[in-house]
Amino acid sequence: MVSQLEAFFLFPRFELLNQVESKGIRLTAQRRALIETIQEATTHLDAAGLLKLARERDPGINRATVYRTIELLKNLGMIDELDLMHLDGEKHYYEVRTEQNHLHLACFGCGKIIEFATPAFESLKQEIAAKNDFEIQVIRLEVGGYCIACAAKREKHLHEQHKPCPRG
Amino acid sequence: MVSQLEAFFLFPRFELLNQVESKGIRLTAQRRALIETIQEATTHLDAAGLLKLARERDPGINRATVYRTIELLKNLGMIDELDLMHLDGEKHYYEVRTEQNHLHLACFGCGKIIEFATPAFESLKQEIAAKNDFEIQVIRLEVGGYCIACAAKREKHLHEQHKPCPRG
DNA sequence: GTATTTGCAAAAGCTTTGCTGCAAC
DNA sequence: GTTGCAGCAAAGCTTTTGCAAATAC
Repeated sequence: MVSQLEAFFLFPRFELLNQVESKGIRLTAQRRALIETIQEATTHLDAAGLLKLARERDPGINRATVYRTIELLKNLGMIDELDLMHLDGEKHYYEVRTEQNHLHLACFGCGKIIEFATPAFESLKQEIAAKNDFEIQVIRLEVGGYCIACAAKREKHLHEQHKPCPRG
Repeated sequence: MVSQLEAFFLFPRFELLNQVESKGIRLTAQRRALIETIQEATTHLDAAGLLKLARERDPGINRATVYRTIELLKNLGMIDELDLMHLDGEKHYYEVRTEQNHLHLACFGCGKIIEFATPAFESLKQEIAAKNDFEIQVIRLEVGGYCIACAAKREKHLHEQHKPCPRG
């Protein structure tokens, strides 16, 4: 089990509402509330977490509406779906798409999520598209392992047993 | 829905049985059969597919044993778990770990899976580890989009509707 | 009036688990 | 005789779906 699943959104995120409505898509009040919730979230939300938060704005929101709105935003390419290395089960997490591609590091020890971007990732993306004649819609790079603090702890307790990689 | 989910394993894979047993882990006949099935698979298998194939070797194998063996190999870092962009549902696919890291491109059109490796991926991995003080156990890069054939088809039918990204 | 959205509850899919009995060493 | 593995079935979780009622244009 994971003690924390914190995250800091380091990269400028697109503005969902403007983007959606500029496409001529009309939104209901509930969907707008959901979108605002995603936009203003400070951690990576899964569907249940999004529902809970969105209900603070509109208590009538239903789980099905959450999933249908996520589907909409995903299809528009405005949010990205993450697994975060299944650190805490099979759920999916969502984040607003950022202009710069970034990747996620998930610590198997403390559950911390680290976001990281580098020009090397951007150029790798270009290379992938070019060398495979592939039109990239979504790219997801996730890393699992141990942050420096947890790596140190593991080093100390190395005599106990080896369980190197809780979840693949 | 996806018409094909083919794959070619382009990269040399580690030998599971040797590796496991050289760690002093004793294997039952069923687990050995499962491991051999994974080793010799020619496509990315999910748990159900692995079960079906393994039963050709030993019809008595049970689903629970499949999941428990997968768990074992995952924890040993000898197989990697893939989502293949959820092209065909939420199941997981497994592949023997390769010496060289490679990534997977999943075509939303035809379901084809393309494997690709490049030195740029290796050096990105080094950079990620170094810049974040992170001990990497697993790295997974998945790309979703359209292969050149499907991209061309989409171009032609572009007037119909836009559904750019079926699954995130 | 037609089309879309919602709520509800049930179903679906994949994965995990408890427990009993069995097998290995 | 311990220790661990297998089989079975049930439960667990997230996500999807069918359909009737409600809402929007």
